[in-house]
Amino acid sequence: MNTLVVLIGPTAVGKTDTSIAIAEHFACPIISADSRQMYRGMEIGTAMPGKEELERCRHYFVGQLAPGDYYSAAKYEEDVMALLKKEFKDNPVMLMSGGSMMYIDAVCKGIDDIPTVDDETRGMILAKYEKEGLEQLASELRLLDPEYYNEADIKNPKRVMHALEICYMTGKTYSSFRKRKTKERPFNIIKIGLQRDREELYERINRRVDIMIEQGLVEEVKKFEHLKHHNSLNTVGYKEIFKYLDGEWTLPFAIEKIKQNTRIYSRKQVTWYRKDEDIAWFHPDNIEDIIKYIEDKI
RNA sequence: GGUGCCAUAGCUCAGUUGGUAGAGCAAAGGACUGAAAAUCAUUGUGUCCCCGGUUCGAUUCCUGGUGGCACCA
Repeated sequence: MNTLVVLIGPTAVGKTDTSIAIAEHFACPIISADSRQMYRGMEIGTAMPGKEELERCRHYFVGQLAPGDYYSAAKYEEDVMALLKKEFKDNPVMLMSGGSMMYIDAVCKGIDDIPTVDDETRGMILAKYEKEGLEQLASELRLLDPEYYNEADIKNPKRVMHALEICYMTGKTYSSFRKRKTKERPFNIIKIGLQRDREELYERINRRVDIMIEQGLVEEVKKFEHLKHHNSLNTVGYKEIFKYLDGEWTLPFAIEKIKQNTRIYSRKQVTWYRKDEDIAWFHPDNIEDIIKYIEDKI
């Protein structure tokens, strides 16, 4: 049976280097699972694999979207599943690597078949939220979909808005689509987690941010200033520099905030991973152990 | 040197008409099904600067000290 190796770990742990070592060993391409490296031009701020790395291994889902393009975990699931079907014919082992937890779960476990919200509905609900406020939307959700209302994170505008979007657009309840059933995949999945001591990871994060600045992060962010309202630019490393460019923050302060927000992000990733018992954990330095582990499991 | 103001959580500060304290941020844990590097929610954290006085009781009032800031010399 074909095998999908999934390489995960918090930001800055060393996934890129490890993924290339694994991909070269198995002579397979890399499927990036990073919701921000998908966007063109965000090389420095997202620590996108460099030119040399991209030449060493074929990468999918890196730098292919424009900042305003719509994308989602569900789309990612669809795209990756189609890609795997094709690639498995030549490569019995494939590698997926990245830090976007929900994208990875969408591929490994599947995501429910919920209709994609059209722009009109989306705009309508957003306007409603801005005009009437969250509480109003929440009480409307209680009427339209009491089942979801009872378990939903009612204080989270994104959750409430999305549920309402589905109710409005389909005329059915959001919960009627939300089955949360794990899909069976026609391939084996081996999950490898990379970890380091927190202190070590934080040092790497701080250092990496300093390097980004040296490489010209500020210049890179300037190119996107007119697009900063797009979600793709609501990203650690960009949102802080925007505040500097606006004159709201000094550059040193913005740099500190990037480091801090990156540390927070790494912790959120770790929180997500903790509940996934399928992950085998390694230190990135132990690449031989990782490859041996994979080969034993294939 | 003089005068005034200030000293409380890791940081910025609020507060207690005297009964040993609380916000924001940070931190740590958590949630997560079509925007996820997003978004949301939970929880602590104290010699209340030091010595003494008044008081049943002082972080709070008073004397003195130390440090900081401002103004005047």
